[in-house]
Amino acid sequence: MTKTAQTPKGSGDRVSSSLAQAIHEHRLAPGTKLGEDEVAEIYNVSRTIVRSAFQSLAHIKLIDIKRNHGAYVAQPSLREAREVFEARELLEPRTARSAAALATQEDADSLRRHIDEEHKALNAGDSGRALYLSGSFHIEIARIANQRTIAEFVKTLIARSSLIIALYWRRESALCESTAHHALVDAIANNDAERAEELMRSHLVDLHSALDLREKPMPIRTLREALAGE
Amino acid sequence: MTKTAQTPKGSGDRVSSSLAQAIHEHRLAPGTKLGEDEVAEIYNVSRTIVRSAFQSLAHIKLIDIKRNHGAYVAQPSLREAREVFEARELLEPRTARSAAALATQEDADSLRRHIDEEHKALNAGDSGRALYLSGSFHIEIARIANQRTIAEFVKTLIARSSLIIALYWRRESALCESTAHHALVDAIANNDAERAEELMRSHLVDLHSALDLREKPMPIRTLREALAGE
DNA sequence: GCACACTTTATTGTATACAATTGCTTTTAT
DNA sequence: ATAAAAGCAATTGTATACAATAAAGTGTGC
Repeated sequence: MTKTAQTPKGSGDRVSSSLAQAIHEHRLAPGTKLGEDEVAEIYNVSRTIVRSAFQSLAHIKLIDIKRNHGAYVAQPSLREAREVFEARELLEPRTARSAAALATQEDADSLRRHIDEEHKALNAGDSGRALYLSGSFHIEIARIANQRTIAEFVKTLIARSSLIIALYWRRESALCESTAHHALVDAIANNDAERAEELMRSHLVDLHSALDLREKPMPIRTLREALAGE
Repeated sequence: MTKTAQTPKGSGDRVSSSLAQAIHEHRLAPGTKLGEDEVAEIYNVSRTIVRSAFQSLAHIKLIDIKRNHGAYVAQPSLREAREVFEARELLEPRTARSAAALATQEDADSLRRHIDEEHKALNAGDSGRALYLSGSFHIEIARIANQRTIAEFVKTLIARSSLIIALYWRRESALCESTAHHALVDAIANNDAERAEELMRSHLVDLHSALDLREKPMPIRTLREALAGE
């Protein structure tokens, strides 16, 4: 009755999450074409499953399905990038506040474990995985806030953020400075809602400003795309 | 190039939107089982299409797909209902503010047309359609706000609101009082962002309080369900 | 008569086969 | 030689066939 296994575990979920994680960790670059047969062969499933997975990924905007043309890892536009971060700045501070108000010792420990993992990945030179874990840190906060609906939104926003970072990150700026995450955990552990909210807000603003959302209107991949227009 | 036809128009979208509208208009009650063959026959398509449509509807929580059991029109729990309205109260006032800041004459006209349609449906006794239009009024505001990402969230929240209203509406309270919508349009037409935000907030609070979110933990449909537990 | 086990049936999950659309290559005519 | 058009190859969209799972109905034993 009190089982946490709320997951029905669909079958195509395996390929779906695997692809999602690959995108998250920047192993699949924006614009990469995902052929159905190709993916089907890799995972040893039929195209039926792959299509189902693609549909899920398309819904959270991780890939673009162009009818009769195929699925491509999404390339969020500048506008989309701005919108995603504006949405995050609207939702997540509130989420952090609720999380701080509700957090138990166990929750705080869970967050600290996340940060540790992040450190380890970073020290191991696996910046892709570090980025992924950095995202799941935010998702964990939303989970603690006990607002599943908003948490779901945050989840998709963070997934898209990963693509945005892949496209628009200014490499000169430090992105994964975990000081912000540390401070956030402390505030949450102390049930300091006000401070958690403010820390999250400033953290997101920092993240937002570490992106270059001015120029580079479209990362061109092929000549064809350059001439076809968006 | 400047085409607004952003819609790829998938094929199963027809059945998906048709089902969505039926749920929206309360022609399909929460808990109703949707058999794949049954739906496939109705729309003269294969189960492949139906499954694809079901997946879309499940993603926006309009239906629940229980593995190996089938698809059912969702029955939002009390908790879910609260969460949905809390999310709306977080997102929509901000959306209304942006909409008011950006609205053109054309936008205002569009909103007024929506209200007119709503009135007509109500006078024609088609309360289901009136409810549907009432929802699309909110979506239209999100569209005007020019925040597609948030608009998408609002869209799903409103779809779920329709189910919530079906389950928890206190019939004694007036729901579709369009005075609120009228005032909102006026504020938006006058580009009064502050007022639009506040009107939206109070409108949502009114809506929220027109629901009975205290008792009635589970609307029982069959004896079996009553005994099986959630 | 009741309970338990087995069989049967209906429904969903997955794979494959077929149809349609797209982009590319080749051919042909100017 | 170039450009247009027709055919070709490849990929996606859809339908159908098969497999697996779960529910329900049936029969037997106590």
